[in-house]
Amino acid sequence: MSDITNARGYPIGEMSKRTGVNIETIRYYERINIMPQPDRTAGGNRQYNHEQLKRLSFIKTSRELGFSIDEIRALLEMVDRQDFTCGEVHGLTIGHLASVREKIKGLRKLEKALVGMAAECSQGDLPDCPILETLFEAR
Amino acid sequence: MSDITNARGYPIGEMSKRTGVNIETIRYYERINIMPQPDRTAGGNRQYNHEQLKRLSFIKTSRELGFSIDEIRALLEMVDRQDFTCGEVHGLTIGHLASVREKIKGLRKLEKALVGMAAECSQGDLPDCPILETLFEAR
DNA sequence: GATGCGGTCTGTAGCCACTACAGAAGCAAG
DNA sequence: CTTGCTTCTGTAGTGGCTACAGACCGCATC
Repeated sequence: MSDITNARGYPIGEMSKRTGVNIETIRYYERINIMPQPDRTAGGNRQYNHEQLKRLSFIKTSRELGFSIDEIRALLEMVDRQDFTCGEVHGLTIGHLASVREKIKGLRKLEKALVGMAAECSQGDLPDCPILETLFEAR
Repeated sequence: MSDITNARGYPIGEMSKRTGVNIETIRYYERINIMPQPDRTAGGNRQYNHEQLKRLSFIKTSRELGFSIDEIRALLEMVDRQDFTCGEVHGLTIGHLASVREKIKGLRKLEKALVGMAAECSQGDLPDCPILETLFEAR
């Protein structure tokens, strides 16, 4: 009886508050088919259920871990079809981990270069800057 | 006399080869006003001079160091107006360095989380995966 | 002078993952 | 019934390019 309140489901703003995903982004996820089309009220407003809330949380968590939409799509498809193995999921994760490590490596190089450049700079008032000279160096 | 050959300047393909910047990207840089409109041949093809080659190299190097187009625009404006001080340039560089370090920090966190998740996974053939469980965890 | 071929031209659309509107309509409380 | 917040659809913008299509340039060769 009092279940009815819950059975009505969550409007999109509630979903947004609970997951931290922007309302427009939730609709975007629906458009690109990683979120299903939810029920609608008589007036046409979206009504989500608990499973859909969990799915959105999954997407949010995965995005925060840097998985691309396509990677998430792959994960969700496995889940939806129930035909994944733990090994497959592990593989996807390890692949993503490798790309994260690549990015870190690249940024560390940048960091070094920037530190080197900044260290040579007197920070003075004169319009004569070793940083600009480095940037202008011939390649 | 024999200078005339050089005075003709570089066509866009030559600029691309010398700097490693894609032809379409060079035109894009012109459109967004960080590269000037070069001379044209009678037929309408772009002809760049040596100064413009140096400018494009500057942009390329800066992009490789992760500076945003807007940051590069700021650097180039200082250079163009000749009214920069070394301190200003230093400031811009340090600001950029800070954002690079932020990114590295974020990625390290991701790396840790991914390693943790992957370590708990048996990689087995069973459709029961701790990675997915983690991703599905309530927030 | 015709031909061929590669370089270049403009303009437009696509990429990723959102974000930001405009203008209309739904919905709940007083 | 009004008020005021939420939600609706559809479209366009973000950054920093990249990828075409279809036409034209420019130089070498015959």
